Amino acid sequence: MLSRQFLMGRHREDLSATELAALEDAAASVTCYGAREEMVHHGDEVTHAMLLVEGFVCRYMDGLDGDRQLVALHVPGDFVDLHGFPLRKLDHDIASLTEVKVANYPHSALSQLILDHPNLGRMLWFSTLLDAAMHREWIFRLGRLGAIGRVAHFFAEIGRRLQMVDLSDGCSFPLPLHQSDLAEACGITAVHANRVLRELRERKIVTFKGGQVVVSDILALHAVAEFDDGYLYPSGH
Amino acid sequence: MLSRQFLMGRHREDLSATELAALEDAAASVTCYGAREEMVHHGDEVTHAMLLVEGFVCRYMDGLDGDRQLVALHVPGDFVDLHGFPLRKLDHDIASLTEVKVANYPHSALSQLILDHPNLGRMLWFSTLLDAAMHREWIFRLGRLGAIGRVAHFFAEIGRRLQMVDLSDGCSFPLPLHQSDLAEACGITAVHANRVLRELRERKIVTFKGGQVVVSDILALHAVAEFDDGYLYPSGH
DNA sequence: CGTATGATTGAAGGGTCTCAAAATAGGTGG
DNA sequence: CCACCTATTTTGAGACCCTTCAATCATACG
Repeated sequence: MLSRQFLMGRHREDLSATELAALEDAAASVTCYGAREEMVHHGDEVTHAMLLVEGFVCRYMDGLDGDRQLVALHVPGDFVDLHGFPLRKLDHDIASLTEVKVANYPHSALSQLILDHPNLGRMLWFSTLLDAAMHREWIFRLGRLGAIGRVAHFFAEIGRRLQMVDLSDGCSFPLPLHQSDLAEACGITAVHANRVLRELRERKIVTFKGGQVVVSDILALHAVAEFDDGYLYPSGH
Repeated sequence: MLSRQFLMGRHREDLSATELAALEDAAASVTCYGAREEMVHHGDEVTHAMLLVEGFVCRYMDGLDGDRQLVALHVPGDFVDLHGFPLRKLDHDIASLTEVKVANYPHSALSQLILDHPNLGRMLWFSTLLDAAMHREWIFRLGRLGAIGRVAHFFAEIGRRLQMVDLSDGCSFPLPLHQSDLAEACGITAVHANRVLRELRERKIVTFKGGQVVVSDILALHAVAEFDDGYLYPSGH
């Protein structure tokens, strides 16, 4: 059941048993990557979509002086490059953060899937727009929040998303990033990320150590982050 | 020919005459809005998609203390809320900047359109992912660039997009924004936006006055902005 | 046990914000 | 056409947040 977690975050209830089976059948193979491996380079022609089954993956863009900006972080259950199906080429790079297992859905199989099950097609479209909604929230995070708010918001989002696929109990979850990765996601320097983490720790809101996030005061976290999970379209629409 | 400009930026060559006609027929009506009117409120159920025919529209999110962050700016030829078709509800607000004319595509008509013309469905999907690609570039802009780079990048993007729909000759184009709007798009204060504009003017790169942008040195503009138009997927893929 | 990598801390500088005021532009009524 | 009013742009000064550069500390690994 490769698509189990994918469906958990995406209104499984709207699909029929036939559609579920068809989606499952469309996966052609499973591939594994090591940690910190480039999986797709920008400009490459994409021929299949990867559903993340295990591990963490990020998408990023490079600046002129070699600085990176993360534009997305993917958790199990996410399609990592489904947008490459209509787009054909990607405008950014994709890399693994940890060891990773992905299920491959050839674009040809997706085309057929959508022809046979328009409802599924709409759901895949929905899935890519969920990514876009997160993009918008990241824009808000970078544009309106200070460093503390940005880090808090990042933690809040990932925590909530992991909770939707049963990888977080709401107060503690894995997040296999270095402080420098966190910095690249939040548009700050690694040094400052460290100081922000100290403050969040001292204010007894959240700790981040050894790739593990422990939230001690989720209300304070959400307040600092101005976080509301509506944009993740949790079940119940 | 309501969808003329829409098609200019989106690989019209991939569509047949039948498909073009079907798209044109799906528009049920045309609506006009005044300047600075809220068009969609976040959380509202969306029942039709609006194709922008004339004028400028922005999408934005509100922070706690009443500060706004623009997450998208739309020019003629853009679908403003096509993502509302799969999403059903929006996570953000939409407002007009100028007087605006939009063509309405009921979601029911779009559903039928996609069933009858899968190719068109793919193209509409593509269109929403183009917005997502712009979102990513905005994330990069806010995360990696300083104030000058952000403003320059914003000008560069809008200029290029207007050029794709014949509303810019490459060096001069309309941009009916206040400096405070520009600030809200770039994640800076209006005061600082003003200082940035002065510097861009003094460095003889670009001027912005009375809702009109005049680019005097496009190479310098693109250099300051670290701008590359690849993410807009200009024709030729 | 030595080495590499990531985390942590300090000090100084710069970019952006805030608050406040002045100048300019645009629109309206006399 | 001028006078007035409002909205927007422009400028200044000081404070604050974050960056930069550098050094130290901790940790994992061969």
